[in-house]
Amino acid sequence: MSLAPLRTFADTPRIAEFIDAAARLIAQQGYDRTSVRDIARAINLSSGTMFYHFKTKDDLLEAVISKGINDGVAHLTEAYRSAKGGALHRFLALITAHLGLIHGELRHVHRVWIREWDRLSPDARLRLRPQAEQYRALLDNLLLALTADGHLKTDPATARHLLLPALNWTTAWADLPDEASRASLGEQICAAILNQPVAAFHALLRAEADGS
Amino acid sequence: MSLAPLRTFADTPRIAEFIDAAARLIAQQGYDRTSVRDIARAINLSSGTMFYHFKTKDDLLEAVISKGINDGVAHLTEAYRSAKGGALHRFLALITAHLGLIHGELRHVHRVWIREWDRLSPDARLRLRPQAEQYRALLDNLLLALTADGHLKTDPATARHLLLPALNWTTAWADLPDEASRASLGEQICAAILNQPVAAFHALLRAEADGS
DNA sequence: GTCTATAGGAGGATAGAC
DNA sequence: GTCTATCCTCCTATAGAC
Repeated sequence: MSLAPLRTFADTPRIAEFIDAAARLIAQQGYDRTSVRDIARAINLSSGTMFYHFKTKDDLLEAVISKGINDGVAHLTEAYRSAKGGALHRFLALITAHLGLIHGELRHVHRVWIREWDRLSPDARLRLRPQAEQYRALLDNLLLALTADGHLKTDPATARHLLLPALNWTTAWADLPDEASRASLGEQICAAILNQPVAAFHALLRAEADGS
Repeated sequence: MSLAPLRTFADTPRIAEFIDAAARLIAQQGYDRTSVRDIARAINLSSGTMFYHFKTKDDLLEAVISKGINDGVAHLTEAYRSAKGGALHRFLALITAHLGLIHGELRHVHRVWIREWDRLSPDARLRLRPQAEQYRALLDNLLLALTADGHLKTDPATARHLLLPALNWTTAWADLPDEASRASLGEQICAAILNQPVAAFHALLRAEADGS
């Protein structure tokens, strides 16, 4: 059975501009406080123009969140795919990539996804949920591998329920402008999930590298 | 140096009614989508009446969040104070109480606090922040005790950064209508923070009880 | 495709009667 | 204290010119 092709939404450069401007403003102010006029003005267009490209303001929100999900899954899949080494190394790479997603260039679309998800219509949520689930599956694979290697002793599903909200909430207390600061916090978080001091986590990484 | 007395906001029964109705509606729909007319109608009053009791709609939001913080801190302080046994038992009691806060009768005010905090004016945030910090201090004490007892091996601050968002996010995926279901998830989460299977966490609890 | 102009409605807040 | 009536602003969305 083949899947229907995903709607990409960014069919034209103009549409991509609207999605981008909307993501920035909605991430900052919230959906309800961001008017169509605000968004159009940000790219030097007038509000009527938006309704030529999108049927409603809600459709624009769906397009922003769809981009947030697709770009996010692509970012993490790429990090997962290209990570070298064993489960522990891939775990650290994925967590660091997730921090990069939240604090890097994709941060606006990601934030809109997280903050405004439940403002979507039920229909829109149904359309987007399968894409969002890929995100979870990636992490679950890795947590199972950590269990198999004896590093994760607790229930993987509960570990995921600790991890994802904690990562997404880092925007509230951590400023991570560069790759180095993300890698550093990534190590702290990986160590915390394994209930180890950071130094011990480093030792585990070395041991994994030597053993493989 | 003595602190100024805290504004309680619920100075009259009518004000308490407004706070209660606002909490329910805002928790459900969000602040921006909840009109003053909605809130007043919920307690069979007209919208003008709200502006007799509160200067602005924003003041009402501040009152709701202030109640969320005060009731929440009181709830957790009481749970902490009355918990029996060692650090592990008090940890479980506090986590379970937190789940009770989020899923029980105080859930509406708590949810408004978490979801609408950054819609407060900077002034209001400054006023309320000291109260919110008490919340954190309570948990930090406990995590330090767990470190002293050798159960928590990772940095306590990072453990808190895992724990609090995860607890608050449980509303998105867990339905915990009664005390038993909260106690059960509480054990899972405590075990996950210590990176132990639930059965091993039970064994640690028994060992602590026997040793004291 | 983009603009201007505007319809049509909802929102926060105020005034004054009771 | 509460109500009704209303002001004024802002919003989404549409119509029609260019």
